[in-house]
Amino acid sequence: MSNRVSESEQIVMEVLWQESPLSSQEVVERLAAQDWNEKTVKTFLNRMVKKGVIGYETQGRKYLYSPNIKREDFIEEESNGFLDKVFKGNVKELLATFVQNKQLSKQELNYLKELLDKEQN
Amino acid sequence: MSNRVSESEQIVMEVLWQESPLSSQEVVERLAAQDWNEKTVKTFLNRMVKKGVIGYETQGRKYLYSPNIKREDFIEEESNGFLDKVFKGNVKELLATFVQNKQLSKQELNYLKELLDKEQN
DNA sequence: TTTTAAAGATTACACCTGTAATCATTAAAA
DNA sequence: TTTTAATGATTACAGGTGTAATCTTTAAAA
Repeated sequence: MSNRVSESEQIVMEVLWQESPLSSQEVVERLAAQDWNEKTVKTFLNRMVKKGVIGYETQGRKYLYSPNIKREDFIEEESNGFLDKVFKGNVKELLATFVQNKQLSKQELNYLKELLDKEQN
Repeated sequence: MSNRVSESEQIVMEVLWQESPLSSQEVVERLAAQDWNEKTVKTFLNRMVKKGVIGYETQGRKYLYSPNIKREDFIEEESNGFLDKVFKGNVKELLATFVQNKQLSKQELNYLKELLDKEQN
C-alpha cells in the first residue's frame, strides 16, 4: 500500500497539495522554477503513482494527478519519525532545542504560550 | 569532507556518542541487542571512516573508533533540515504541531513555559 | 494525409543504503 | 611450529533515489 515518500518526491507532493488535480504539464511548470527537468518530473509522477502516493483521473489522453495522502497525515508521520530518530521520542527535548536555537518573535512566543495554556486542560 | 550520516549510521553514531573510543568488537556488542550482525557493524564502521564521520586510533592491530561530529551539531543540522523540509522553515508551525499532537505532562508544559519566558529577553 | 509534437511508458545508469560474505593478515592457541 | 581465530579490507548484491534519454502512441498541425 502507501509506500514511503522520498525527499524529492515530497517536493512534488507539495505542488499537488497546493493545488490539484494538475496535469503533468502543470506540475512541470510549477517545478521549472526549481530547476526540475521535465523528464525528471514525469519520472517522479510515474513512480509516485506506482507507489500509490498519488493517483490520477484521465482527461482525454492526459492524466490529472492528485495526492493520495493528506498533508497533515504526512507531516504527522514525518514528525513522529524525526522525533524518534533524533530525539528518541523525547518531545520536551525536541521543543526545547527548537525554542532555544531559533529566534522567535514576541508574537510567536506569546502565541506559543497561549497554546501551552490551552493544553493545560 | 563531512558527508551525510544515514539513518542506520546514526544508530552507530549514537553508540559512539554514548561512549568512545570503542573497538569494533565493543560496538558490535552494544548493537547485538538491536540485532545487528557483526559483519554489518564492521561494514558500517568502515564506511563511516571513509565518509569521515568517525575516526580511529590504532591499538595494536585493532582500531578504536570515535565520532568526528559532535552530537549537538548533528542534532542541530538534522533539526534544521527537518524544519525546512517539512515545515518550510516555519518554527512556529513546527512547535505548534508537536505541542498539539503530543500529550505533555503538566511538568513539561510548565518547563516549556519557563523556557519561553527566558526567551522573552 | 503525412509530419510533428506531446503524453505517458520504458529503459538507463550511477550513487547510496542495508545487509552480509569472503579475503588477507597476523596474533594467539595448540 | 602449525592451526585457528580475530581484525580490518574488499567484494557482493538488491532495492531505492536522482536524473534523464529513448520509445510508443496518438492527436494536432501542415
